[in-house]
Order: sequence, then C-alpha cells, then structure tokens
Amino acid sequence: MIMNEVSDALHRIRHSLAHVLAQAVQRYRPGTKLGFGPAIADGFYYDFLLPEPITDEDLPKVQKIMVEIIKAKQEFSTEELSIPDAVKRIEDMGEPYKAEYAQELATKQGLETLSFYSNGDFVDMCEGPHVENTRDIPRNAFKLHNIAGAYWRGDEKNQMLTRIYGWAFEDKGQLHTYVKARTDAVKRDHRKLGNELDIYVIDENVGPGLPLWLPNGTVIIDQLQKLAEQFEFSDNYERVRTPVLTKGSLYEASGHLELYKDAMFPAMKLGDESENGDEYYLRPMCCPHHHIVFSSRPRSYRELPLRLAEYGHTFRNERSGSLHGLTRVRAMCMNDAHIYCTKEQVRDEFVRVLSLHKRYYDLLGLDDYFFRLSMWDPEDPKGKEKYVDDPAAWEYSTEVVREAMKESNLPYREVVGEAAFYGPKIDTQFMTVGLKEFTVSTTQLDFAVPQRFVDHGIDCTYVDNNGEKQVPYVIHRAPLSTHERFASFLIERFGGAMPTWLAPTQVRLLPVGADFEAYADKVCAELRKHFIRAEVDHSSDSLGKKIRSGTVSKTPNLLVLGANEVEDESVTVRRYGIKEQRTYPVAEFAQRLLTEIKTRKHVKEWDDADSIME
RNA sequence: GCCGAUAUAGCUCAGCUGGUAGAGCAACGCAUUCGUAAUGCGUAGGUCAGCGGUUCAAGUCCGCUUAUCGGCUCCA
Repeated sequence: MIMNEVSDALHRIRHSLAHVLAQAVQRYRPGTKLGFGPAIADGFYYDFLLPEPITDEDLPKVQKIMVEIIKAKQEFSTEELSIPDAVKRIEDMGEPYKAEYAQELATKQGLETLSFYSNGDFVDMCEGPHVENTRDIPRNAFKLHNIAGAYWRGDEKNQMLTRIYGWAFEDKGQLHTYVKARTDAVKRDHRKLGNELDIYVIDENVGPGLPLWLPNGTVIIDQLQKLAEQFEFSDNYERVRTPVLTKGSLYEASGHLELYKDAMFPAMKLGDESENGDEYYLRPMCCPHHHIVFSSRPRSYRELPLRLAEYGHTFRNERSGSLHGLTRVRAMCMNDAHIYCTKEQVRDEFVRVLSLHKRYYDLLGLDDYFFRLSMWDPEDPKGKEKYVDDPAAWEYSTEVVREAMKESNLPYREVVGEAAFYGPKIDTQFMTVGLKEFTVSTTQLDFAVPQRFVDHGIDCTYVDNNGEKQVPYVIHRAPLSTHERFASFLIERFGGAMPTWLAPTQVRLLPVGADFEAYADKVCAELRKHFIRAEVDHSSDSLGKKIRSGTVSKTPNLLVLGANEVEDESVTVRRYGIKEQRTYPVAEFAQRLLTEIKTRKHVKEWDDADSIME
C-alpha cells in the first residue's frame, strides 16, 4: 500500500505539469509571481503570489488553459547561465522569489551556473528534468484539486503564497483509481464514522480539541488499554499512576519551559498570590513524572532495565489550525512508558521495544508500515540550538539505534536532521486509507534529560557495580500512541467495522416477533454472563428493519431468533459483511465467540462453519 | 497562529435575484408482531453559529467573533 518510488517518466511529467500550471496561471492572472513548483507524491503543486485571489471555481478554467498548452506541443529547452547572467535574466523576468533563491544558490551552495527551462513563452529557473515536449504529458491524467495557503519557503515569518495542487499520473485509469481511493476515504473518515457510530463528540461547550468518548468509543479504548497491559506485563513493565498537574519547577528541570512552552497550557497560580504562590502546569508529557518515580529512592544497576508504564493523560495547547478530529487534540491519553537502562543495555531494549511494536501490528493485521529513523545532523549550522550539545552521545545513540533497527529486520528509512532535541527517534509510518503517510507512534532515545534532573538537584541516577552513581539512558516509547490517535487510525482502517474483540456491541439479538423477546433476553443474559457485550433489539420494527439497523451499526454478530431457534435452543448468526447465515446451538455459539474474542483474531467468517451446519 | 472556504432541526441536505423556514433519516406516539437491508399513519423538534451593520424588510447583503473543513507551520 505504501507508494513506490515513482518512475523517472512520471516524475518528469509531474514536474513539467508544475511548469505548465505556472504558465497557465500567469496567462490567467497576468502579473502573478512564482514561488516553488515541485513534483510530489501524488502529483505536483506550484506556489504563487497572485495579484488578485483565485477560487475553486477558477481551477477548471486554469486546467483548460493547461490542456491548450499541452496541445500546442511546446518544446522544453534548457540553458545554463553563469550567475551574473542568471541574475540579470531573473530581473528581466521580474520574479522576486526566484531572485532570492538564485542568490542563495549562488552564495550558500556555491553554484556557478543556474539552469533555466523554457517551453513556449514560459521560462523558469529550475534544475529539471522535464519531458521533451508538452505533448508527452497525458492531458487526461491530471486534475487540479485544491487551493491552499503556504508560506514562502515554509517559514511562517514569510509571506503567505497561494498554492495550487494537482494530481497527476501516467494515464487516465491511474488517475481515476487514485481519485476513487480518495473519495472512498471520505466515507471512512473517523470524524464521520465517529459521529455515525456514536464513538466520540467534540462539543463547543467543552472546547475545541477536547473530545468526549461516548460509551461505544470507551469500549474501544478500554480494550486497547487491556491489550497494552497484557503485552507490557509479559515484557516486564511495571505500572505507575502520576498526576496531570505539576509545579513549574519540574518543567524547568526537564527543559519543557525552555523548549516546549508554546505547546503547554498557560500556568495556573495556586496558593496565596501574595506569597509563596507556586505556578502549576497541566502536563504535556509523562516523562518528568516517571523520572521522579525513578528518582524516588536509590536505584541499583541490578534493577535495570526498569520499565515504568502508564496510560497517562496529557495536555497540549495545539494551535487552533492544526486540530483535526481525534488525530490532533489538546487532551489525550498516551500508551506511555519509560525504560531506564545502562548505556550497554540500550541496544537490546530498543530491539525489544521494536518487537513489541511488531506484536501489536501483527495482532491487528497491519503490515504496511515502515520505520523512519530520525537522526541529528552534525553539519547543521543551527545544530547548537536544535540538538543537545553532546556529539559523542549523539554518535553513540544514533549508531546503537541503527543497529537495533537492523537487528530487528524491520523496514526503515533514515532521515538526517529530523531528530528530537534530546536524541534520535523512530516514527512508525503507515498509509492512511486516503493514501497519505501517517505517523502512528514515536519511540525516542534520551541521553540528556536525566542529566538535567541531576543538574537541578534531582537524583535521577543508579549505582553501578563499582558503587559509582551513573545517569541512566531513557527510552520513551508509546507503540499504541494516544487513544485518540490510535482509535482514529483503526476506525478508518476497519471502516468502522471493528474486529469482535474491539467492537462496542459484539452481538445484537433480533427477535423475529414479540413472542420471541423472552428467548432473546434469555440468550442475551447467557452471553453477558461470559462478559460478551450483547444486547437485544426490543424495538417494534420489522425483522428486515432490525437487520438493517444492526448492519448499519456495523455490529459484528446479529442473531436472528424465532420459533426455529426456540425449538432447538439455537441461534442463527449473521456475521458482518457476510450474507449467508449459520445456525449454532447457543453454547457452541458462545464458545466460538469467546475463542475469537480471547485470541483477538480478526476473522470475517468462522472456518469450519460448514461442518457445523450439518 | 497564517491563507482560503464553510456554518440552516440530532444527522444528511433544500431554501432562485432580500419579503419573517422545508424534506428525508433519527426521536417520540398510535396501529402493525412481522423469518432476513427501510410497515403505515401521526407528533414534536430550528434565536437559520454568535454579535453588530445596511434596509420598510436579512437565513439571504456587509463587518467582526467563534467553530469546522482543506492546506502551511507544528507535531503523538
């Protein structure tokens, strides 16, 4: 499902389309200035400074001009100009952003020439490559689909430009397939399903980004939490519980007030304001608390690795424009844990954490992921501000994480310059149903914060076998991310039809008529004795309506109960998504269902159903 | 936070160029007691997001605020 590297031909087509787009927009809105216009994962975009705004209604018109340009069979030609000539050329073109970038290429990157591509009356400073002629661009395999704002060079201090996005593929069929996938994704959007299936609400009386889990959603997160407790128990984690509110001084020690304050809710003043009033904060992360638990008494090297786990509530004052359903919220509950270990243990612990990730994904039937290893950039001129200043520790930790990654034999890619302040990190990347790359969880190695605690007089150390105090390495890990983020991901993956073990209602019993309600109640009570989440449809609807309602609710098992079933103490089962039904004795049905729930298998149809039918 | 768009009943949406709101589903009631994806009839439900302006008159036009959506930035 993860997109493969695109072919060179498609890349050329997309990049050339960006030029044709710019050409068309300059024709449509004379005076338009150009920003950047690259090929991207599903097409291309171009950033413009427009003399007057453009709207969605203009897109088909621009697209039409693009088709005309393509039909005109314009030759792409290229030329290399020396820096002075290039600068003069750009001045003639009257392009301020291009001029700025040309300056940078010449001064900072030390280029001696710059290349220009032209087709028809259009010229752009660009390193290529392009198609040979606009006729090489399939004119029915691209579509302008979106207008958005984007800062020049991605920096919010700069001018906001107008970005026009297009999808582009090698033929009409591929475009059609892609557009269909995007359209289908809308139906599986967790915000839509979350509303339809009564999973959560975000209410203006509570506040933006503060979701309320309804009973159905609560079942899902309770089950995820149970799963995590079992897996973590078997990996020798210990559970702790820590408060959501904390004195500011702790966040001075951890460095959050210095580096992370923008994402924290403002301080609360507690106590007498005139004297000794301490400032308190809602916590943005659990780690400082776990560090305090670790520091609460002297620790021996024999206790390490010490793994402290908590499903912890945290609060982040996310910017209003970034809030998004359950995937970007301001109050969340994380599958958090911190592993305290010696320098020598880091590698094995990392391997163990990666394998824990794999156990979750295998269980859930998820296999289309890769890990993104984010590393520091020793060459970064701003490195001193971006990364903790300890090159030796960076080198060691980067190498040890890379080794763990290799040993785990899991797919991964390295990204230089994306590390966190405190150490390298590993993100787990999936594709969403909308075919966008999506980070589910982050694992981070931290060799700096415990030392900061020590520097602030908090004894975050252990005693080694020489009786010397040592500062531990810490691994921050949250394979199931936050309830909010993980549930939203699963809802979209399963299209709201959760595997039985996660389903809010596991069984809905549908009496064929009023005479059979007593039997339905009896069977329901029997199932509930086994903690199966069963309920009876007591409405006066027709059977057809009950089946429809049950199906729409995506309940994995619907039981039809009438005279036949009363007769031989059985149930007739409709599994979600399967038209044909099976009849089982009540006890056998319960047993099969319990096995399915206990093993957390995601099966649509029970294997040996045929033989049971006889 | 920034750029752009949107905001009508619990949900999905109508409401033409300004003349004081409408449907389907859901809910509720009555009748129906039904064998495999919608039984029929009825009832109730809206300060048209909020505030201000233009106008004889605003759901409709304008401004501000809030929220949401698509991006940017940020990030779990």
